[in-house]
Amino acid sequence: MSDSATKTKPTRRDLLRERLIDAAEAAIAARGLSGLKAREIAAQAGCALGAIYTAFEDLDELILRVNSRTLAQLETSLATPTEGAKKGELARLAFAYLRYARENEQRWRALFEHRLPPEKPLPHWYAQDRDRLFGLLEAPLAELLPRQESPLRRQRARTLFSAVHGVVLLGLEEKLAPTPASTLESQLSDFIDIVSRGMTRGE
Amino acid sequence: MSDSATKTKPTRRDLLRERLIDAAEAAIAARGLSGLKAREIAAQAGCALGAIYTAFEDLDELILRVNSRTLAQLETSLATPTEGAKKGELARLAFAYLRYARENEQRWRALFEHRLPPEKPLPHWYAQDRDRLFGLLEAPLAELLPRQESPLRRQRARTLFSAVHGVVLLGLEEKLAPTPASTLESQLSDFIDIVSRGMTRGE
DNA sequence: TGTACATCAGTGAACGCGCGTTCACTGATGTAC
DNA sequence: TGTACATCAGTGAACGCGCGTTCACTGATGTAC
Repeated sequence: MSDSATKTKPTRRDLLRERLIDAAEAAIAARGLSGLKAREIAAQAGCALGAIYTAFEDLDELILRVNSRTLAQLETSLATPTEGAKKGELARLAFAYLRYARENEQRWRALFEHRLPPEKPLPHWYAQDRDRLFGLLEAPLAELLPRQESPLRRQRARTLFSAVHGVVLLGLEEKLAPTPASTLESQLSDFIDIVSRGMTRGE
Repeated sequence: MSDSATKTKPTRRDLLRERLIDAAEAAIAARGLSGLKAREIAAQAGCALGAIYTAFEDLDELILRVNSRTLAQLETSLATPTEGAKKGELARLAFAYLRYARENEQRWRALFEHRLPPEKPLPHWYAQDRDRLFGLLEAPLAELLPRQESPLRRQRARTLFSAVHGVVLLGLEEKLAPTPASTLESQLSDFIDIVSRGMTRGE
């Protein structure tokens, strides 16, 4: 009865769910999305295998819960101003993204690797988390694309995110060529310069 | 004894290999990389399950053979001039890439989804195929970055490819938001405009 | 051209493992009196 | 406060399936004479 008033009391069930998400998060961080195993999660969370299915629909839901946390973490990382403010806001965001991806590679990968079976729709709560993150990315475009062009601004935020994501993804994966850390940074820097010039120069 | 002289005669083994690659290619195109099954390939190629392992080291090698073909196909698609020459060479390449990805989605995905176990090195012949493709992409940057800056040109070619890849990837996947075909095209077009402006405007 | 034998490509049943999900059951929690 | 009972969260053995790879064998091919 200590904390019954303000915060809604966490159910036994809620606690189990949390332990399971913690366990799944740790497993993904350690061994990647494909290293996630129901038995291991249960063991780590200190419950029976079947308990997973009393707390979640299936593993997909559990993964989405982990990914939701990752989105929140990423959001925080992107929102936190960096000490060495180099160039513009765009550069800051791009490098913060690279940094997050590097330091949380498996968790970050899981965000993109996980795919729901086509018949299952993406839950609303997850779509909301995702969209909230992108709201944040639109801000730096505001002065270039005034309020009236809001839909274009949203679209361009996604475009630029995708482009930066591509550079980071293929750079870390070394799918195109061996890419040392410094090369990737210079690629990203070069890229941001080009894009910044291209955007400030009027249509 | 009809074609013994000029072309090196295709061995029984070579024919088996070809049939297996054909079968694997068809399976990937139809059901994606994760839909590739040894038994299905053997059945389709009209041989026993074990025959796969007389022709290839393992499935990974077979997949790389398919991916090698895909790279060659992609190279052809990118090298072929488009009828409606809209803007610059960069735009042409980007849209050709989008087109290839759309029309051969599973094959194209396999190129990036497949990962070798970390202890196995990427075969040289595959790295060569890959690098040959990128040689092609450097050409349009030649006038902007003269011969002396060749290493920077190579790096920038990879950067721009990665960026375009990101836009296409997340656009087709609809990972960020529902993205109708026309939106993706306008994103790509917008992006190419920005980058073109940013690159022609001097350092 | 015909026969005997060696080689080896190709066979496919069996191995070995992994793994998500279910369901009949149990034991802890909470309610009623 | 104490007892009897109902509920249901949590259990874990078992199910059901999938699948890459191996290996003892076989039958076709080619060679020698």
